[in-house]
Parts: sequence; structure tokens; C-alpha cells
Amino acid sequence: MKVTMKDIAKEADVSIATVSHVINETKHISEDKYKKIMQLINKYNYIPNSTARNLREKRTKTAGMVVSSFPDTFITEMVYGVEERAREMGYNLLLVNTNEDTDYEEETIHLLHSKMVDGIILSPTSNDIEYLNKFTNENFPIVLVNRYNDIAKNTPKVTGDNFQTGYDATTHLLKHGHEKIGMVYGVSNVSTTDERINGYKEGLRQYNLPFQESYLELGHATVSGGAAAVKSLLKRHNDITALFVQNDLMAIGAISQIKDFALKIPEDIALIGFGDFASAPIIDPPVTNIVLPPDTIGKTAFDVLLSKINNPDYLKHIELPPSLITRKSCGCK
Amino acid sequence: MKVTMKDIAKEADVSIATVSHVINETKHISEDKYKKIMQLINKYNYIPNSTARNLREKRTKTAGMVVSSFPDTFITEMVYGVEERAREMGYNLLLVNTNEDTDYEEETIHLLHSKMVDGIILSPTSNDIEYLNKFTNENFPIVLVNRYNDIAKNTPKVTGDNFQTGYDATTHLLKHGHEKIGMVYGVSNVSTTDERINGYKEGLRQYNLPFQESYLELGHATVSGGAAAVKSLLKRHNDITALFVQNDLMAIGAISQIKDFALKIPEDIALIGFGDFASAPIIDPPVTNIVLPPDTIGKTAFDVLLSKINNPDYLKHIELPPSLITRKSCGCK
DNA sequence: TTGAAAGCGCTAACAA
DNA sequence: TTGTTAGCGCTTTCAA
Repeated sequence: MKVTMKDIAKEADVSIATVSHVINETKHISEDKYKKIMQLINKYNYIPNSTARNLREKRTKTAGMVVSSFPDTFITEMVYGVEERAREMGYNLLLVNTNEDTDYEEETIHLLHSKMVDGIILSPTSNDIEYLNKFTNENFPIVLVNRYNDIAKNTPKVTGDNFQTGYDATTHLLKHGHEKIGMVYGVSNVSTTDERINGYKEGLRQYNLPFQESYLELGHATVSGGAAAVKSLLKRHNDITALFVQNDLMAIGAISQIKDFALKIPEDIALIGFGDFASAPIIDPPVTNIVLPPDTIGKTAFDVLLSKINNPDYLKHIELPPSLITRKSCGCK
Repeated sequence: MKVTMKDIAKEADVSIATVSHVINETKHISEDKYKKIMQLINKYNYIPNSTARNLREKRTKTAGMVVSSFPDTFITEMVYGVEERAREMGYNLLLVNTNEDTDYEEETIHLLHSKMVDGIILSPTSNDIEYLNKFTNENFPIVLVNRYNDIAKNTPKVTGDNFQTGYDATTHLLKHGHEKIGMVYGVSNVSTTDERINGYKEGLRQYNLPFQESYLELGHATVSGGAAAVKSLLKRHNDITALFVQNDLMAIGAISQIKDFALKIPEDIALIGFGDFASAPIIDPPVTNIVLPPDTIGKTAFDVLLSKINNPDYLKHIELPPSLITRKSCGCK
């Protein structure tokens, strides 16, 4: 059986209150009792039951993290950032992956709430997050990360500047002289995609080029999804000379597909990917990527969550800028 | 304030026992009361406080998962497998990354234990896991995944067959005629590395080739670590004509470094990497990898954990076989 | 069919 | 400096 405070108290011949006080250092205890208790704690390798403590204290020192897709470099590194900062601050992390399932996401938030996590960092599956207001209205701390939607009230946000991301990628391609630029993305109805598309439009507008919906292609956010999307896009528009692909796995699939078409990168089709995945420099050709800093976003998100926990009025939208890492696939060099 | 069972009971004018019974369907309750209670539950969006329930029931329906490194494709996909199966079985997952820090690992296990997770899946940082016996002796369910050491008693294990992995990779290179084969790895004092080295030795032995320690090189399990390791290894032995690199990021770094040396793959140096990372087919040259199935390992590990939770005597070592995915970097085709 | 009450392990207010 | 005790929200035994 697991040792409890009561056991320690009995064996030390003191009250459980005394044991509690030495553990939490909440009152001064005479040295002999202190020593005796400490010795028993060591002897039995006793650790207070967190569940009981949580029930009593109404906080758990654990945070929930809910993401919508998992084997994805950007998300993984974001999680890593959150995890690292959480650890530094003495928090645990309850991680859930919703796999882009909205209903499961709502269920998960309910569940985590009932587990009394002190707050949640959420990268939502879609724009449909009005349900969050049920929680945020009663001041349960939820911070949105990566994706967001303003229908969710009382939620601080930490995101990349996705408008700028779309704009910079597009403009870079435009500067290389491309006018027919395709865009491949993996999820619809989320702020990241929406804003990158807006940035793309703005880029075109500034070059007096028309925007056409049909140059956009949605696919699965996987290697094969990227390949399929490019296939369908190029069949529809064989005049496309440049591609902006929104996620690392899709970019890899896109490159495979382009090669299968016996097209040259960047001569026939220039390409900009997203996120600085490790293999980008050694792919043939090396891949130009537009990058948002996932680890910084993750760490910041956790800091923001702590701020929200400690101050219910805290409300900010922190937006981090992108940067472009040019290699050969876009036509540079 | 959060709604509790008491609040529901009061408003429904029944006892909390009655409310509890309708929630858990543990007794039959008359229809009118049942309806009234259900209606209030919906009205207030009431969910029982898990912490209280856990304290009472002494189980939490959450499992701990402790891994030692994070932005690593193999680990990430393994976590994904565990996560997916856990979800299917109605469990939550408390994820902790120890970053290859042994002390932190031990702390973490203590902490998770005190949080009353129902069991833990651990991919340990090192072979020094005797401390686990403190927990497993009292039948706290811990399953080892990926890495293991037999000094930990009473722990089921789910791993890849790493001896075979090392053997198959080495033999494949041997068949291509290589005799001076270098091996680059990212962590020492763990079963995965140790067994792969044993497999490597056995391969050499069967070809009557001598084993030399100095053909082994330890580096950081990162892109730059892989590059550095190859640099140092090739400086020491410029007669090396083939390399087996134990992890995806290191393989990427190795390839960069080999290119920096203006050496050709596979003509000057053949290479086999580990784990089928997405970009392997489009790297120049496409990378041959030896593969262990991380998602299957993860899912199996969770199943095994459930078995251990339900049957304290459960004790198995499940070992999954590797497979070789040949592309050009090893000299095939 | 329903309810009263004990108790899970802990913290902290209060009393001594 | 130390101890007594109420109570966190729930489940479940026992009694009605």
C-alpha cells in the first residue's frame, strides 16, 4: 500500500498537521520532530498525493496542451517549446492531439477542465471555437496558439504573423518574375491559412495581378497529400511557374510530384515551402522556406498562459514575424 | 464558481447520492428524478470533478509517457501511436520529455506516480534505471519502450529488434563490398545503441572482418552533431567507404558534411540512415534507411500498459523486426 | 428507490 | 510549537 501522511504522522508520533507543515514549510517545527519526520519521509520515499492536494488547493500545477495534428515539424517543435518552458516553471503538461477533429476538441477541453488543469493552450482545429466562451466566460484560462479566431473572447493569443508570411513568400516569387503562382495548403477554415491567402492576395494586388481562386489547392497535410494537390493544381493550370506550399510534408510531396512530371525546380517551377525542416538544405534542389519560430511561439504561449492564470484580465495578441530562408528552389543564387 | 454535484442535488431537491447514481448509472432512479437531474446537468454543463473522483477511486484513467528526446521523428511518431491508442481506450496522456537528463527522469517518475497516473510508458535516458524497482516492486505499472535494461524488474517491454537492425544494415553494406564501415550514433549507454553495435559486430564477424572500436563515433543527435561526428570519424579513418548513421537528424548532418568534403554518395561513401523520415526519397541522393515501426511500437506499448494495469503478473518483451528501405545512398540500383 | 454518512489524502484556520 | 478538525467533490455502503 502507498504510504500516506497519516502513516508518517503515526510513526513519528505527531499529528498530520505537523507533517504537512514540515513538507510545505508553512510553519516552524521544532528540530527534533522535523528531523524525525524528514527521516521517515526518506525512509518510505514518501511523496504527497497530488490528487488530494489538488482537490484541496483547487489548482494542479499542470497545464493542458491541445493540438490538432501531430507528426508535423512545426507543431512538434511548438509543443517542445511549451513543454520546456512548462518544466522550467514547475508545471506538467497534459498533451492531447485532436487530429483535426472538432468534436473531439470540444470534448477534450471539457475533460481537461474537469481534470482541473490550471489552464489550456489550444491550437484549434478550425475557426469554430465559439464553444470556448463557455469556459472563458467563467475566467478559465485558455490561450490560443498558432491558430485563432476572434469569436473566442477573453483568450490571449500567440501566433505567427501569417499575413506577412503569405505576403513575403508571394512577393519573393513575384520578384523572381513569376506571375502565375499556385498555393497549396493543408487545412481550410483556420486563421493560418486564411491570413496567408490574404497576404498572397495583397502581394498580387501590389503587382497589379489578378487573384484567382483556382490557383489555390487544398490537400491533405501529408507527403502524399502534397503530391496529389500539386498534380491536380498543375493539371488545372499548366501555366503555373511557381508554388508556395504551406507545410513541410506537403512540400516534400510536391517536390516528388514535380520530379515525377519531369519538371525542373526552379527552372520550370519555383518553390517556397514552409517551416525550416532539417532536410531542406540537402534536398535536390535545396528548399527555400518561409519560417515562423515554433519554439519561441511555444515558449511565449506558456508564459502568456501563466500571465493569464495569475491575472484574469490579461489579454494580448502576440504576433511573431516570419523570415525567409532562401536556397535554390525559389530560383535564388 | 464551478457547479458541483451538491449544487445539482440541491436544485433537483434530491441527495447527492442520487445525482451520483444517475451520472454513473450505478442504480436505477425513478424516471422523474432522473429527467430532472439530467436536465440540470445539461443546463449547467456540469461535468464531475475528475480530481475528486480520482481521489476517491484511486485511479485516474490517465497514463504517463516519458521520453528522452523530442524533435526526433522516431520518438514523435511513437508518441503519436501511444496517444492514438490511449485515446481509443478512453485514457489521457501526460507527456514529459526528459531531454536525456537522468535525474530529471527519476524526478518525473516520482511526480507522475504521485499524480496517480494508472501507469507509465517510459523510454529511458540511459541504462541506469534500477530506481524503477522502487515503483515496480509495489506493482506500479511501468512499461519500457524503445530502450530497456533488464536490471529493471517487473517491467514489460516493447522495443524494436535493434540487434537485427544493426546486423541488417551492416550486412547490406558488406554485401556491397564495403569492409571499412563507420557507425555514427547519438546516445551511449542505452540498449538501442548497444544492440545495434552488437549486430554490427556480428555482421563483421560473419565476414571475418575485425571489429575496431575506433570506427564508432558518438555525436549529438542533431543535424550539426551528425556533421561533426562524420568529420571527426573521417579524419581518423580516411579509409572508410560506408557509414551507418543511427538517427534521422544525424543522417542529414552526415550527408551535408560528406558533400562539404566534396565526396560523392554512394561512390566515395555509401550511407544507410535510420528511420524512414519523409524527405529521404527526395534528398540527393535518395537515402536508404533501416526502419523500425514507431507507431506500432507506440500502440503496442499502450496495449501492454493496459494489460499490466489489469493484470499485475503480465510480463512480456515484445520485439518488432526492422526492415530495410533501399534507395540510392547505399549503392543500390 | 432514495438518502445519510464515511472516507479518499491533503491543507489551513483555529485553538491550545 | 503542535494538534484538532472542517472540508475540497466525489463514490459507495448501509439503512430506511
